[in-house]
Amino acid sequence: MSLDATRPAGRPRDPSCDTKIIQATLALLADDGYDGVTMEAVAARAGVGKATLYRRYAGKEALVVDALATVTDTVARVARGGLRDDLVALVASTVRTTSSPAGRLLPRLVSAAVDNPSLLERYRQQVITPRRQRFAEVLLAGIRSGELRADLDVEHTIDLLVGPVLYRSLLRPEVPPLPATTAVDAVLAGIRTPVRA
Amino acid sequence: MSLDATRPAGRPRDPSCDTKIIQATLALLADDGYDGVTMEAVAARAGVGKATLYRRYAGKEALVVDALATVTDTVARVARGGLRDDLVALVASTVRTTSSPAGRLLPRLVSAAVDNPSLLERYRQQVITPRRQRFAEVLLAGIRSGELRADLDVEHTIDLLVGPVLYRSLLRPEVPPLPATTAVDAVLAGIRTPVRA
DNA sequence: CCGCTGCGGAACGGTTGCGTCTCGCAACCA
DNA sequence: TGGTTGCGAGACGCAACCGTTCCGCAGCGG
Repeated sequence: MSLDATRPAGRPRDPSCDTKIIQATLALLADDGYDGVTMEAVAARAGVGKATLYRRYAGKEALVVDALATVTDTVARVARGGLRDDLVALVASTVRTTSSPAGRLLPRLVSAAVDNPSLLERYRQQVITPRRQRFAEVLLAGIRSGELRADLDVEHTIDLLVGPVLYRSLLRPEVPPLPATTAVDAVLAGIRTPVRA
Repeated sequence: MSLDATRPAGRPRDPSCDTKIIQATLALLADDGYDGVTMEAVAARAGVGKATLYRRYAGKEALVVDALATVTDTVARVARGGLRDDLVALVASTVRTTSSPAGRLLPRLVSAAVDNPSLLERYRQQVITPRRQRFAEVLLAGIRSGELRADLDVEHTIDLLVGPVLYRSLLRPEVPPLPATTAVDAVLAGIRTPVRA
């Protein structure tokens, strides 16, 4: 009879090729940047023929976007140890991510996003947004418990916590990462001399 | 007699070529990134022959480094209006810089710095360090006046003030820049509910 | 005047990446 | 078994860029 709709005729595609291609793409993106992701280099690094690439992707951009969609960032669930401890854990996790494979993509995407916002957008969906969601949960809990100002702007506060860490990672790679406790305590307590000691 | 030591024989170099080359290089770097800076494109954009480029620079890297050395960031001198006002003025100036010609180089340099730290280093000398110096002066004055904690780590605090602003600029270009007053007030006062209202 | 050097323009050979195509073989279905 | 598709490998023509080198002319000193 006719072919199964989900099972076209002929030799099926080798699924291991897909993962090899994706891994090679991400590695090249981290190592050499977006312009370093060439179809030839991807094929060579994946041990795959160029025809196999073009059988799956229309071109470089489609390939990179698809590869980024597979990047996942496993944010260790916070142990609910109190507001400060939770925030320190999240910030420390962010610091750790900067040196992870996913984090090494970040500086490359910062530049690539100027020309092609869809790349950063995809990364945001996969990595940034979930992480910010965790921050938002902790901050909202802090507001509900009364530990944080009721009028706190959560999005701004997340930027205040995460921004300094990533700023150091991207623009001051020569200095050690900002300690998570320093960043959290400064934002919690402020830098002004307390009214009451 | 022999030639003047400062005046070699032959037709002198046209100084206007130097500026045209530098401007074309910076424009290409901002528009197309480091890989977009090709000697052919620079020559075309500057209206100059390639030989003129190679007469002045050994290659692309030397050209870009030299071009970055001419970038200057005119930080408006702070009017000494009190600690908070001074910090707000500096942060606002940083926000403004992100959309200036100098600031548009930043995302490109973030990526280029992974492979070639000397590029970011040069930019740091020209733009980042002078700006941080201004911040340090204001913060130190605040410590001396007693407004800020005596044990404040100035470098960390600068990161706390500048980091969120640049983080937004680089990674969240779709949202408006963080208002300077928000960033400054949060760092000054902290986000925790005040002990005394 | 001559000799030097800078200039724009353009060509050179070599390299690299693109996207397509063609092999010969492998895997799957009927 | 034959038909169909996937596979690695590699060649193709095309284009871009590299760094160098030539040209003919322009400006400057002697």
